Amino acid sequence: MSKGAETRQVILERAFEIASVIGLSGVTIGRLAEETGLSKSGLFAHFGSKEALDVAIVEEAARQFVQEVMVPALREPRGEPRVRALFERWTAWGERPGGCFFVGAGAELDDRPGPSRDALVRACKDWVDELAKAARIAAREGHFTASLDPEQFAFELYGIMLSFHQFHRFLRDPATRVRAHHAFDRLVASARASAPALPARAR
Amino acid sequence: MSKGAETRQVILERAFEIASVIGLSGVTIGRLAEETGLSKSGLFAHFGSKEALDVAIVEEAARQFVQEVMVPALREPRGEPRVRALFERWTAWGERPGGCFFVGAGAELDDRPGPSRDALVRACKDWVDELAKAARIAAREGHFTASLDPEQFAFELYGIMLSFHQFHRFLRDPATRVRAHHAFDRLVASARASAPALPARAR
DNA sequence: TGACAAATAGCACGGTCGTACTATCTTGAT
DNA sequence: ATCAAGATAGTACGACCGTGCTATTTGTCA
Repeated sequence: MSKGAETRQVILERAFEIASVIGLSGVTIGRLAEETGLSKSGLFAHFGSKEALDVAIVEEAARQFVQEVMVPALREPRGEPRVRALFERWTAWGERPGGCFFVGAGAELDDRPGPSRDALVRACKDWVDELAKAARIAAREGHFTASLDPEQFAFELYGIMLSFHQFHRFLRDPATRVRAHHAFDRLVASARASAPALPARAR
Repeated sequence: MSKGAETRQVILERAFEIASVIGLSGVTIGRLAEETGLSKSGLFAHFGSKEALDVAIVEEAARQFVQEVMVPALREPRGEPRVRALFERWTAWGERPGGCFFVGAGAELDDRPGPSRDALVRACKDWVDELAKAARIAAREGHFTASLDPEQFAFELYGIMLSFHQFHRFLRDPATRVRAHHAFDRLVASARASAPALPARAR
């Protein structure tokens, strides 16, 4: 790796840490330069614009997420174990300092169109697809019911993860971990059941 | 209402709108002054500091939330209908321009201690408590199983709401509304069941 | 090792931020 | 109608933002 690419990587790792804690807009050129020991202009030259820096941070986040969550989980056996591993890895990722980068950045960018939002949406969609795919495989393997709606499963699993994040990082509820695991077990149990367990809607 | 309190209210309503869309830190004194037709200093005098303005915005958000979500839902009959009304009102609230203020602000402030974070946490906890209380009442009324854990119910319901927000506002998934309602129906159905439907954990 | 390219620093600019301080206008009670 | 109190405007300040331009240092390869 050339010298330039090397420092660029160092910059991005630090930028990702900061962005996880105080958000993407909290990553300022001046501050980042100070923390990496570079000059403002020296650092700036690596990216050319703040927008490009933001995109690079999102890509760095996606890279780390794949490496620390997806890859290890996909090494687990197909089916329910893999689904469980995805969940476990995700909650561990969400307990890093600053919490899950994507949760924070998602809230920050949801109304700000642009390349960084696009990159972030792409990463999140990939993640949702991965969850749905794992559920689909679990159904095919016979761990989950064949009538399972994998996208619906992913939607609800995502909700548990977001709730985990909210209660853990924001409300600082000490019961959060137990609650999240309980919710996950309930979700998996209902996915196992052969009947979809959806009686006629009340009212 | 005196003149001062009147303009203060006008300011806060506009500030709340902006904060819902671009976040609390997106509400700048200059911009807010421009949009309300006041001078920077004239506006500033109403609050004394940015921090105090932030707190006031959070309180305004809580006020509107109570008025538009809580109060109407609490007029519904006790039990499941009220739980359902809380959910319906909340999703409607989350479809306002900018989405749910509390979701955005929560992600923004989760690592920034201070009075605004405190105010926000208080409002969110009140909301969670309200959800749990409604579930507890539904159990007492016989709509839900007596063995229901109301706090767990609130945790999972909150997750559905957060997932709704994420898929709707950020990922712009057109199936979101259906997914959220489906998830809600499943949650309510399992709360109705007499058995807790929680088999021994796999693995 | 010398030369060319890449990487980094220095400096300046216009803009916006939050916040003082002071002056002017409005309101409301007497 | 008066006059203090309250509400609003004017202006200025230092800090930091992103970004351009020009040196200077450092790395790389013939």
